Amino acid sequence: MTFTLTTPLYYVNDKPHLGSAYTTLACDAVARYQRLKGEPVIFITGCDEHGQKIQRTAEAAGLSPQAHCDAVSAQYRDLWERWQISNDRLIRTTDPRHRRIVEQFFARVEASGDIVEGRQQGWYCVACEEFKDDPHEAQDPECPTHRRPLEWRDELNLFFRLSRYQEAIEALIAREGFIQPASRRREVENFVKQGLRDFSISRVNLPWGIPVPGHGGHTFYVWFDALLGYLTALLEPGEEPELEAAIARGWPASVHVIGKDILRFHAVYWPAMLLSAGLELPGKVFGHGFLTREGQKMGKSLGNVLDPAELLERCGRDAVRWYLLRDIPFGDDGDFQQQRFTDLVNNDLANTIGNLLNRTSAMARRWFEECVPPAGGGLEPTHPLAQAAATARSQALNGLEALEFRSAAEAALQLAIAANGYLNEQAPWSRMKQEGTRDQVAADLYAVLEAARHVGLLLAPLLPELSARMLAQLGQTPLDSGIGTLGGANPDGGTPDSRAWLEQLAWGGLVPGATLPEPSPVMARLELDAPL
RNA sequence: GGCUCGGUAGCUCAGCUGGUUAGAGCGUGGGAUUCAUAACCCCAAGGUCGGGAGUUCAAGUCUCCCCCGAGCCA
Repeated sequence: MTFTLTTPLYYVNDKPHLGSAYTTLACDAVARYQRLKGEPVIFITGCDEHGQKIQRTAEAAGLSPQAHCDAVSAQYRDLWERWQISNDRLIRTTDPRHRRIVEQFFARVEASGDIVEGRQQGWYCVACEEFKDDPHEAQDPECPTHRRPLEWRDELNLFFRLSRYQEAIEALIAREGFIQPASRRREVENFVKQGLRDFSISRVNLPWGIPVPGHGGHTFYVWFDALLGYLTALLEPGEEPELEAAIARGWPASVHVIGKDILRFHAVYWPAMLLSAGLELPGKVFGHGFLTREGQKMGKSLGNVLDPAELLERCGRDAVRWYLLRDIPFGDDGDFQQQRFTDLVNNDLANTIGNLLNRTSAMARRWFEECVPPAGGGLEPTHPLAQAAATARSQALNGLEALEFRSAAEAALQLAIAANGYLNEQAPWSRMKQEGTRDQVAADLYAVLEAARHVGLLLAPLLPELSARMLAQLGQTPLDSGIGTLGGANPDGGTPDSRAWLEQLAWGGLVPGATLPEPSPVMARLELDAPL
């Protein structure tokens, strides 16, 4: 079965921020992991491009909404390319095909009797694009989050009859593992327990949106538009926009990865909509935490926004991926600290992992004719490093399976630490000064090189580039965890290389006598001359 | 106002159903070493486990109250 995973469709009101990059990065690691396992993957990301806020932003900039969306979504596309994100799709809700899918989906929901007209009046925040039901502020109320004046609205809208799905949703969120991390489940449970209320799915007088068929003057409101992008995205490029066809490509999604702020919409509203349309439900919804910076919320007013493009430019992909995936428990809030960032990257990647490979390769080349030394006892499955590698493998796989990147990263790192420790214990450089120790030295170096190979393999989903450099340095063929062809899916999933990943994670894969390329540091230390 | 999740060494965090001297990494200090990217390896210092009360033979771990932070719903 196809492993479909999604990032949210990012709202193109403004240029991409670090939070979006964080989500996308995490999904990228999952997608690569699944491909390496040999699963067919559809990794979906995209842009949500409708709504009043976008219309107004565009107007303020003197652009047409479409021109504005084109410009901002191009920034997203560009950013993901530069981060080497392996997304198979980048769906835009302004894609003409999306409109057709929305119409078909809506027809199904309407046929289920789940669309009703209702009147909605109250104070409305354009920035939130939401009604604020705050009764005790009658005079010139402000939006509490945006501190902007609210507008009085009194409209006839279409509503989705969410209330009919009370029991189904209760059953769904009670399902073990549907909402992750589990710590956020209670919040949703309480929300549902209060009784689900119908929610409005359309707006009037909002030209920048998809018109609701048969209801002149109405356009779809965000959730009945953006969420459906996950379905549209399943279509092959150029394929006719038929809902059935899209579904057949890879629905249901295995996991929606989102920020914790939109958990409710993905865990409650979206499943109910799917049920109404007669579609299957996603396997899980993972709401990750937010990033702060040096203990403070990132925001324009504080002027402390970390631009993902600049971060990448100055620090490189491996460094940023490592820090975000290795140090921040996925699901919890995290704090970006520059000192810690450079400390971790330099310690873990340059000193521990990079230097391990460098020192070992140098010794092997010097004393064994630039080749992988004869394995001898280094091949034994009981070898301490063979056992450490087996432990690391299972911890890394478990971690990746559960989206616990921290644990997966830690596993690889621990193996490198074990290998460094082993080298120091055995001290082959001392042995080489004695007689009759050559076989022992060969076996020790073989085992350490083999451990380094495992580190490289385990790092493949997390740090594809460092992984490739490590494997190349060991004379191995690098893995391909990315997409086969740009924008297109592999008909049968993984590549020949990737199919072998799990098999390669067996002790003894390194061939004695194979030539070792001249070593050069696989990971440079990060020296930031100025604050980020 | 109701609810959820946190508050454990300078920093980031582990501590499962309560049970020996509360752990890891980073940072700091010291030692050892020279194969290596001044890297690696070893050792040490440092914590009244947010505060208070209670349950218990025994609480970081359970109960109640309070304080602080993040968030959800009103």
